[in-house]
Amino acid sequence: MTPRERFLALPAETRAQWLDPAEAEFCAHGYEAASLNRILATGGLSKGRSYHYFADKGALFRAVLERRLDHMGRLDTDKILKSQDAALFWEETASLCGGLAGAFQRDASLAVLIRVLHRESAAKGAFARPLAVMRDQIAELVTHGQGIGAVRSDLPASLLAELAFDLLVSIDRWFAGQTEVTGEDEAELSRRAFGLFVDAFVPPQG
Amino acid sequence: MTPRERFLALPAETRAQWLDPAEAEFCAHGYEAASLNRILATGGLSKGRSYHYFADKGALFRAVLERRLDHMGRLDTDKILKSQDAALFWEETASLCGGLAGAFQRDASLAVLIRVLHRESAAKGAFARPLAVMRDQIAELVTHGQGIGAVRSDLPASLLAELAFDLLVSIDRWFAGQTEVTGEDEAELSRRAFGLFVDAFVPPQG
DNA sequence: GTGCAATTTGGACCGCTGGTTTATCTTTGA
DNA sequence: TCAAAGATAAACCAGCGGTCCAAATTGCAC
Repeated sequence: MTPRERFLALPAETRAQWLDPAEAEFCAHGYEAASLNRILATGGLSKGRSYHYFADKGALFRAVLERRLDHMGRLDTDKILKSQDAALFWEETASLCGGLAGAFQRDASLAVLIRVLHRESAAKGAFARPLAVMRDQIAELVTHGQGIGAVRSDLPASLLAELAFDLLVSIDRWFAGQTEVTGEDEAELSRRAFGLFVDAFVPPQG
Repeated sequence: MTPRERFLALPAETRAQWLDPAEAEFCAHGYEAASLNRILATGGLSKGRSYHYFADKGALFRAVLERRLDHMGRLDTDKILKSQDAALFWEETASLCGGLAGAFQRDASLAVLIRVLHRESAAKGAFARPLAVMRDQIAELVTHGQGIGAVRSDLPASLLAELAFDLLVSIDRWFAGQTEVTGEDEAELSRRAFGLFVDAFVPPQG
């Protein structure tokens, strides 16, 4: 039995004894600056038990993130991949982005953890595989968009995918950093920000 | 005499005894993962001397970065700020970006250090003031661009400045990660990538 | 040249980190 | 009943950035 399996076999309540203080610590300090010893002290847990359940700090971070992601539904890229014209493609893309933004607003901890994940390369290492999957998904969307003329084809899909992801993260980060935006303003602003996003990726001069 | 002044008073040759191994370490491992002890061991330097010249690890990183930046000429934003029509604005902006790209190609260590700086939040902390200055400069450029109609005005300048910076960094990172681009291809690709950058920031539907 | 004062230097030391190991306690099953 | 297996607690490790102080060196007044 691997440490991971041992942990997943525990009742949810017991798992929460680990994940709750860990999540609080990771949200408060990020990944690197989070102290494993502090998590253990907070939760009244011992180090031996910790390494019985988690191979290392990264495994604990992964467990925290996975619990949050389970709350969020899977990303539904099917509709986008089935779209056959540019208008529909961007409409469905807007819908997906809106869904993501909604999930972030509903679950502040998830948003913080995702931002930690994007900011810290060490955290990325701990979550490398799921991130690679998402990267591939985005590249798939971009390639499909290029195929139906919704996305510019003068640049390689890998570059566009990278830029799309980073641009969305940047937009998210800016909104997260704004303290005094009212609800209406924010909705209108994010609509326009998505417009900028689209402008960057539609075929030029069209 | 502050530690920093003491260090700057040293002959350049002596300073290099500190900055060379430090730069090698920071380039190889980034900021956080760089080991001060390893730098000292490599350079045959003592810890007491180190804290005599540098208040902390961040000060050493700053010194390394500043030496590199001195090799690079100051960013010349004047021409952009003097431009009075959109075409000239973007022409001058392209020229400035091209100059930056050239500096990065000429000085690989500078490029790596700048990427470390952007990637690691702790490194940003060590270089907070110069970064804030640059942020302000970009915001100034964006605001001027909005004033002459070269940049979209449907989004706040602070958001546009943030996005512009992150987008340029993303583009740089993608090119840095490509191993097998030939010279011509790269020039053409980066020209088109700058086109994407422009498309995102020019006024929409124009 | 001499002796004192100030600066410079080396390295032992500190609290802390994530991670390992070991020895004890608990449970289980024949 | 008793041994094998599993779970737990805590001592321990090397390395980290950073502090401190005593010794060595330097510079300067006489």
